[in-house]
Amino acid sequence: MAKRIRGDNPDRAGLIYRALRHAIIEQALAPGAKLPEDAIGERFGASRTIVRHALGRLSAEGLVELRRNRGATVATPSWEEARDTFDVRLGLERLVMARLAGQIGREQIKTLEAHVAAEEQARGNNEPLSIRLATEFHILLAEMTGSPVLTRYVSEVASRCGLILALYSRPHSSECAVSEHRMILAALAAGDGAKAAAVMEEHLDGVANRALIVSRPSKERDIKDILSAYADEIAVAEKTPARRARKS
Amino acid sequence: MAKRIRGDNPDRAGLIYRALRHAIIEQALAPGAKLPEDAIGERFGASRTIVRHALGRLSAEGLVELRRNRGATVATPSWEEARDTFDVRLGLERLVMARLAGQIGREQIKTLEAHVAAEEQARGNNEPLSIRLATEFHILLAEMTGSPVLTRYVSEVASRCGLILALYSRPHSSECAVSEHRMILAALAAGDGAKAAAVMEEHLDGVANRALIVSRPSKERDIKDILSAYADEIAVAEKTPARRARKS
DNA sequence: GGACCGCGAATTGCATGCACTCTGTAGGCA
DNA sequence: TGCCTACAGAGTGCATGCAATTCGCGGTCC
Repeated sequence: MAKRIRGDNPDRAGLIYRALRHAIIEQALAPGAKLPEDAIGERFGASRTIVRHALGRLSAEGLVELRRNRGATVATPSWEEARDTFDVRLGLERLVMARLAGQIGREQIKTLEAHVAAEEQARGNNEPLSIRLATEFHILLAEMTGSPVLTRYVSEVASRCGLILALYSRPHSSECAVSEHRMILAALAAGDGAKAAAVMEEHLDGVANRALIVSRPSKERDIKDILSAYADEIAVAEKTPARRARKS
Repeated sequence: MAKRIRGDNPDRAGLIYRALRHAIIEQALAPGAKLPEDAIGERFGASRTIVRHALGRLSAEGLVELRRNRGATVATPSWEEARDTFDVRLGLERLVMARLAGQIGREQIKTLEAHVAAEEQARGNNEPLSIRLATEFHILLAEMTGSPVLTRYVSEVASRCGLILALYSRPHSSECAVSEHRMILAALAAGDGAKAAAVMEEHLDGVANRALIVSRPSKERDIKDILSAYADEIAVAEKTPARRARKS
């Protein structure tokens, strides 16, 4: 490993946390991907202790699943969880808009405009970056409310939504996001809080619908549903693991 | 230590986490109290590793402050943070009310009534329990939305509010909370979502005001403000630690 | 020929030890 | 006498080793 004297780098756990987080949001790590402590630790020159800490934080935010003795994987939210996340997100972002309504400053508008410009530029060129910037636009808005709590929550649900899009939406579905971001920004700059909120609502609804409604009956859920319909015909070994179903 | 064979207890970290959490909410651990890994680990028969994990989770939720090489203490939110927390809480609980409005069931109403009865009974007799139950009433409401995300967030801000009350309010200020809980419950049972939301708003505003407005200019903040007014008279050693101010 | 069982590799769960940082205190120097 | 420094105690930061669990795989029994 990188042989650094103790205390060289003051927060490696946070570093790894951020790295994994970005990788997940940018969909470089697909939902369901395994995250072995050893491998990650080796890659970042840290011991498992520290990696475990980072994974713990990610798990608390719902970005990774942490099953006992089975290791960590990138989370694969169920359809209900996905719906729920989008729903809460809508509520939170409404709060953001309400707070920002009258009191957003010139400087802040400029920062946001610069961000949207960056989004525009990344679109098409750099798909992963584009996805991350779209997420970060919302986080930036939350930060401007000056509320750390709100910022944290928006940041969490927005990240989770990135994950969900990777699972349930087809690629390139974030195409029109930039223009919607522009509209929100315009409404805010004009001081029209109500309109900003309305546009935001439409924006999030749009993203959610494009993602969720399209491909609801897919993969795992289908299997489970189908099987549950046959459950009473089988009516055996309800809770035992499959491989030992008939044991003893 | 309790000499249990490895793997006996499947989640001691979570256990310690809950224990500390309850202790903080019930104000058995006052804001600012030190939380040494050694002592806690010894008390629960676990090693520092596991205690550290629990403290990490608490820190992520804002119940504990974790300063590098200086150990963990029960958080002491600033006045601004307190205000912010209450503000976000109001927004979140409005979401809860909106969701619960039309679709709360008989069974759920009964559960809530039982809870309020327990609150009533604890009032006066068992102050710490009473405080915790009041917090848990709100968490229970959030759970009934069926949204894990919303539940988690409400649970966090509500806990933090418990902490804040310990810091900024005078004792016994939660006296009328029970009756307000009853009113919310009545409105919900009647299916009147709008009224429930209004009562909830009043309730939270009431709690916040009783706590925050009373003792705004107190203790630490005052000291800082006063000193900052004298800062330019001193105008020396701005950023260096005091004890080495004149070194080398 | 097919299903069950037990073994081993891989991987996590946790305790412990050593290194490092911080703080309080006593001693030395001007 | 007053200030700085050096030291020591306490307590955290992290790596590592060992125990435990899980899962895949080949052998064995029916």
